[in-house]
Amino acid sequence: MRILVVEDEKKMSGFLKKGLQESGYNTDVAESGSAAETLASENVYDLIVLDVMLPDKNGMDIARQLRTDGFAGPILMLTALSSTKDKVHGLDAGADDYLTKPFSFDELLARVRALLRRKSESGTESILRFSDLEMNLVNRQVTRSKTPVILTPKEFALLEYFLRNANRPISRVNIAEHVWDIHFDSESNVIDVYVNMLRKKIDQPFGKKIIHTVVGFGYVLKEE
Amino acid sequence: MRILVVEDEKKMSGFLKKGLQESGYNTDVAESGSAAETLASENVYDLIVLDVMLPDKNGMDIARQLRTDGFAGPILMLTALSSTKDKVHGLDAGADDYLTKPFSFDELLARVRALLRRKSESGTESILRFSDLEMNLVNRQVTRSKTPVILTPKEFALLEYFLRNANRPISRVNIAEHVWDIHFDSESNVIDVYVNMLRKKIDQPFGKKIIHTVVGFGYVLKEE
DNA sequence: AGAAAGATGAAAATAAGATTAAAACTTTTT
DNA sequence: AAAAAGTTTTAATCTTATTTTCATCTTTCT
Repeated sequence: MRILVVEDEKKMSGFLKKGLQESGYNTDVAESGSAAETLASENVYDLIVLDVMLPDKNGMDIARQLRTDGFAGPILMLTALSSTKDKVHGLDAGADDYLTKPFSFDELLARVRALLRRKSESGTESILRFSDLEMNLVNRQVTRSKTPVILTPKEFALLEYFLRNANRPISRVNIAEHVWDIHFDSESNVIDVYVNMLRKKIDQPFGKKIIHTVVGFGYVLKEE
Repeated sequence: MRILVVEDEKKMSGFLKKGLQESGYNTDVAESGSAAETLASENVYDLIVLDVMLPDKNGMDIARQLRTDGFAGPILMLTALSSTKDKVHGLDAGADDYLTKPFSFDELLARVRALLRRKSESGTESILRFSDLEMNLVNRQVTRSKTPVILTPKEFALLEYFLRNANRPISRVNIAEHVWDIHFDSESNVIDVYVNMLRKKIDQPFGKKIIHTVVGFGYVLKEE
């Protein structure tokens, strides 16, 4: 999952970036409206967090611009005071939700999750499940048949991608793009190495394999 | 049993009044510090629930005033964020226990019961426990396997947050928000430093580690 | 059987966290 | 009001964990 944060205050953007990354979102920051437009044209974002107060343009205009540029995903707007006018205008301009400053990070995360969920309509809440495997996105806990499994950040991100695409074969290129964020041929076998590590942690100790190889293509998460 | 709720926000006071009455407590509401003093001089309350954020006076002063006016019963203070300063000052000012907003009504009720019980039998207090670690919120004493541990206010607040989230990994951003009350990126490693100090005080001397690192995320309080 | 694709183990590179000491604040004491 | 003591924060350095690369072994497919 890739998120663009449009925010000029360094402290705030850094905070959001750090927090969103802790929660497993690949996060970019744009410090101005124009920078946001450039980034959005170069990358595919799943969600945009947009501050209405920006130096060059105002947030409403940016939201509108992003929409006409073809960004169809959810926009979460950060408004300064809880001015109803702002909210209404923001929603008119194409925002999907808004949050009033100051807010707690938990609040923001809840909104982000809700918006992403609404779009994809897939994952329940903050817990992904497959067979006897559970992944709690909020506190990063993973269990297989109730037994906790300790994963590193990359392993976690990879498994999350598997879970979001359960029963659907996923290609190496796809994994490279979504989990590693590399958009070119890398000549590397990191993915294979990581799949191997995941298998050691979530398959081998439990007997039942759920990560299967699709030769010539990639992998699938499925039963048997 | 008669309870006085001192709270200016109508929604909150209404909620508390309704809930406490459902639990069998005769409840009055004062919307300001002065109203509280008047009511307290006219009636005998068994307990006072006091919000620190009030329009006319601050909660600490009211608590002090109530005490000098002769109110000897328990005072349960509601603090906005878990600012340690507030807690300490509140307890100094004569409060018997505090609760951090937002809280669940059950939590409040539990505290109310505990405070009223304590008065009658002078027994139970609010204590957080994990493994052989005990934290007494009221007199701010911490022990590990019966051995007292001296903590500074920040250390105490951090450990309290750990205890309230035992067995659940907590992220750095979460700790920053709930313990330091900072909602922006600080580029600082205070949290790491404090975790280190806590470890030196509550883990190292006792051999058994309970504060564990979750790389790329934060920390967990758990056994092993 | 031979070639291509994938699995595995271990070393090298990099990133994240732990630790220390000193500076900057706060609070308490004189 | 100044000094002292204690607490919190910063910053530099050391340690450990994670990520990536690379060489080798195993499986799959023709």
